[in-house]
Amino acid sequence: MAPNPSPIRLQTRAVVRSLLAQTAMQLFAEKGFDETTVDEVAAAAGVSRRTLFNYFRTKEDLALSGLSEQGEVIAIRLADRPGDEDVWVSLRYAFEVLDEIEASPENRLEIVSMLFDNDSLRAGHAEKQARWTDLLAPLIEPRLPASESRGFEAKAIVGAAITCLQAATEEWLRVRGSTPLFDLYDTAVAAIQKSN
Amino acid sequence: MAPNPSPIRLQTRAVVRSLLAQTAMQLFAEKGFDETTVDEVAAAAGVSRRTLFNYFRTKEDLALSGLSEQGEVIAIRLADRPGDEDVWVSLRYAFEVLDEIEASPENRLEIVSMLFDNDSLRAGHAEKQARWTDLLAPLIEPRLPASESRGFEAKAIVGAAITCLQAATEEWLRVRGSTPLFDLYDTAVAAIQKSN
DNA sequence: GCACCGTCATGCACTTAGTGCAAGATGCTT
DNA sequence: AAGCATCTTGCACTAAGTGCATGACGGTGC
Repeated sequence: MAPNPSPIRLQTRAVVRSLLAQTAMQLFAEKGFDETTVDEVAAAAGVSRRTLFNYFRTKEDLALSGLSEQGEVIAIRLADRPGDEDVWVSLRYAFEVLDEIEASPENRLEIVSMLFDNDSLRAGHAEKQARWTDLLAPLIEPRLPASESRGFEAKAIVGAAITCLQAATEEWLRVRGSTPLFDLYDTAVAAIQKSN
Repeated sequence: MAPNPSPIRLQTRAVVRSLLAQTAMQLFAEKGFDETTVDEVAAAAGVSRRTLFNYFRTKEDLALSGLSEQGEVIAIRLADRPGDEDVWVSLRYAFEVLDEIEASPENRLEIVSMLFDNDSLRAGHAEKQARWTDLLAPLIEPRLPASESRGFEAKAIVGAAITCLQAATEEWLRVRGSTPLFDLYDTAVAAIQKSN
């Protein structure tokens, strides 16, 4: 099949992919996701429609590909945390990389708005973030006390943390960014851990 | 617009809708979601394709409409719980209605499998369940200690509980139902609340 | 019975997302 | 220069979803 996809090929491919996604996001931000056709994106990027689908499986992917990469960056950060640190603390530090990655603060609100405006986009967004679980859970599993269900518990914890991040993002959007995202995140985490 | 959608009209409409969804699920279970076209569903149900889209916005909705209803049932159950009960306990009881609602145990595995097989279906499933938050959070909000962010905290808690349910479902699917769903749910909730 | 009314079902034409295929361009390797 | 794999593109096709206009159905008032 692909024993040697060649080192340089992969790199150019990644660059092109990134450029295409950028062009797409530009248009999506200008006209909205639903109002922008794939043909328009292809034209704006100067490639054929067919080629575009060679780089992205779906139109949705054009808007959400960044999330997968973010997941990988978070995983790298998480792996750097000391092994004896509380997992919730580690996760919070790892997530905070989002504050550094994401585009300028003004654009951020705009982008998040777009992601929440469209049904399937919002669903895809949630799904992609949920898939971060698969990347992060293996990293915190070894930190949990031994148990037959440790792997599953790790997934639950990571899933809950991501949910807090999502809830925080939703609230952050609601208040139009007037409260820092990670303040909201902390509130959410505190709420679910309160023994009540 | 619709000052009087008429009482009887709404009821027949709901019945037809339910019948259509049933027919669709039948086919989806037989041939798989992707391999079944909307035209086939329409034909099997004895209506035109156009009519089908009159009852369901998308093909996805045909498979996921049940989830919205489940959310409403859960909300009703939750409203019945005593007001001074621990919110996590209340939520668990409310969720347990799923064990009563859902189809025969054999079919359940099959249906859940189908929902997790397809990307957009899995995403839609997660989204619909996440929307349960909007129904359930207002019910538990008054039980939380007063605070400016109580509404948001309620959403975080409900969101986390739903995430535990989703994680449990995923694990339940992985082990092919060999462990009861709510045993897994309890493990997940315990994991995220452990102070570590 | 008959004309009037809103609602619903349907057919038709159309746009858009996404796929399979085959031909041609590109660029590296020997 | 020839050979090779990969990338791009056009073309034809399937399927989801929408807008519109027409006609069927069912009840109301006369």
